[in-house]
Amino acid sequence: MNTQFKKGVLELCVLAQLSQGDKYGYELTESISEKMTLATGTLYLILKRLKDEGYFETYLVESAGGPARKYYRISEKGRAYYRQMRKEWYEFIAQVDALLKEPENHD
Amino acid sequence: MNTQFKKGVLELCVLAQLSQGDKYGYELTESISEKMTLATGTLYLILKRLKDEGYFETYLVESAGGPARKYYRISEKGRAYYRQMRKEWYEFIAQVDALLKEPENHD
DNA sequence: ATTAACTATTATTTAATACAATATACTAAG
DNA sequence: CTTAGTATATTGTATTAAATAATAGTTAAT
Repeated sequence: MNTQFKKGVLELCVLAQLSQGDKYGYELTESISEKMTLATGTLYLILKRLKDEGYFETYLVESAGGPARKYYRISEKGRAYYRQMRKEWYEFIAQVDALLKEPENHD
Repeated sequence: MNTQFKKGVLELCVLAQLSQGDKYGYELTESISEKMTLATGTLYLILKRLKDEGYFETYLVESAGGPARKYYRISEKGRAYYRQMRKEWYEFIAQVDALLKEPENHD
């Protein structure tokens, strides 16, 4: 799949997933991987960045079959950022649509 | 606007515009700028790259009020690439939608 | 012991856009 | 004539996010 399309959008997807409830990094990688190809280490940098900016808090929970899971919980600031970013996303794809669907653009 | 969202998509927009008829670089910048913010020099590198890959041919036409305009004409290869890329784009945004709209994701 | 599955982290590379400067041609204003 | 402004193309550098790939720790199974 087109790697470039994901720029900025993975961040949006992470925010969306965490707005639905706390998740740990590996779990996020798995759930987003169901919808698009995703390299294993990719999400951790996004998570770190968003946490550093105050959009998430984290806590550790012991795991039965591996190292402790680091859960991410979205903050109010994170929710506001998510709403804003989601709005921008939908506006953006509408504009792209307008460019792709201009007249004479048969097929 | 979110710069990252444009990654890969500007290329798609250029292909879409040229699939509707020949245009010169400045003209493309103007028409795409109507839908999204776009720095002045940005498109030229995209145009050069796509031309180098055989998706466009170019020709010069004298201009009344400035340097000669370099027109870009899409090739058959370019049209095929455009169809493929447009397909990937719509599949991609559908997958993103699926992630944003999963249950419990109220607002 | 070894392997495999689960989980986290991080250094390096790659690719596309933003930014900003340069250059050219022409027109209009002073 | 000179200067400013608009139209047009080109290119070097900076920024940023994802891919790649390597490292490492924990537990269970062979």
